[in-house]
Amino acid sequence: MFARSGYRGTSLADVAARAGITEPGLLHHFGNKAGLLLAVIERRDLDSEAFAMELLGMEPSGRLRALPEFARRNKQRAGLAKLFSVLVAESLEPGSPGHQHFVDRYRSMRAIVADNIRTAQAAGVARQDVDPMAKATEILATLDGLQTQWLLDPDTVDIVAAVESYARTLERDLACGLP
Amino acid sequence: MFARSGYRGTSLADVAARAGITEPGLLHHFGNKAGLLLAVIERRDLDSEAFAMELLGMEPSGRLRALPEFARRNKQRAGLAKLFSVLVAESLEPGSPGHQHFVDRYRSMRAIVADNIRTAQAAGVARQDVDPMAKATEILATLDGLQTQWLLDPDTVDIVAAVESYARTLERDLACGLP
DNA sequence: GTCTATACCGGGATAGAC
DNA sequence: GTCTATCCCGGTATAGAC
Repeated sequence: MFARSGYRGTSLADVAARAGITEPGLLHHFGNKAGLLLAVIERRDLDSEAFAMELLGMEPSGRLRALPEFARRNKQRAGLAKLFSVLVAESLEPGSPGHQHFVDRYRSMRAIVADNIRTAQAAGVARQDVDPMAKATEILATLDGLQTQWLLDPDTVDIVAAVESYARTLERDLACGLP
Repeated sequence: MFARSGYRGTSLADVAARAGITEPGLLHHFGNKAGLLLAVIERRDLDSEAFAMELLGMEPSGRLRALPEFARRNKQRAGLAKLFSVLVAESLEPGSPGHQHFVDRYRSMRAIVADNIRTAQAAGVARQDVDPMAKATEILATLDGLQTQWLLDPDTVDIVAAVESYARTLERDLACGLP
């Protein structure tokens, strides 16, 4: 419900009704509305961390090929994907309930992706002249942006095809151009 | 104010106070709150259309180099940039006040960028084996995503440097690899 | 075109019984 | 742990005077 209507657009009464309890019953568990939001964010993060772990367990060479699989999975969970996009936008303003959380999260995601790139460079399978942090920022940006366009207009944007296409772009972009 | 707090998070009273009039005075001009939103969106679009016109007036070869200039301009108008990000996220759900507007807008932006790529291909200055529409989707996605990361954490993400870096990526990506 | 006054609803949250 | 009842605020919008 946060994904569909945003944090502000969702009322405790709606959530309580859908959960089959009353409003005070809901507040008994989460204290207040912000507490509910944080609980929802934590649950979503569990999901994405599970994927990160899975990814780090793979061989570095296979990680790029895992991107479309990531997209396919997200497509099945459009609600969670939308939740993330909506909450990030609602958290852009400093001081909003989830702001610091998403700031930290992006810093950490950039660091993880940058590390992956450094590893690939050290192994000699990625060009030396790319700045790992800049490329990490760019990769996350593209994946986020593709997701937004897909969520906005799913009939026009095929998210799996788009991510597959971008994975090929990345392969050309990062690969050592040995003649 | 819509940029900072979103559509739902902004009250007519706040806007009226800031405008130096009363709430009914405000409604007299825009009918209702949704009318105010549409007026704001139209104003923002005027700005971005002015840029699009400027861009189309340039030689195709210079358009890629104009990207950082676009970023520099957006940096000076962080409010407008944030407005766009926030409103798009608030419009992801079909049926929301601005949904159709942003669906149409993205379709049109993708078409314009794809046309640019086709022109470059016809002129022989871009690789033939890139799908113009897929690449257009990817380019818009990256620019949007970079903007989001910058808005969320402006001290960590340098939007101008990031877009400059991406423009170089694009140049390598699109350029004909003549040996 | 702007105001005052007001209607009316829905929001989050609390008190206290069971 | 869940309920009923209630509080109080802030929201959009309208009526009607000036």
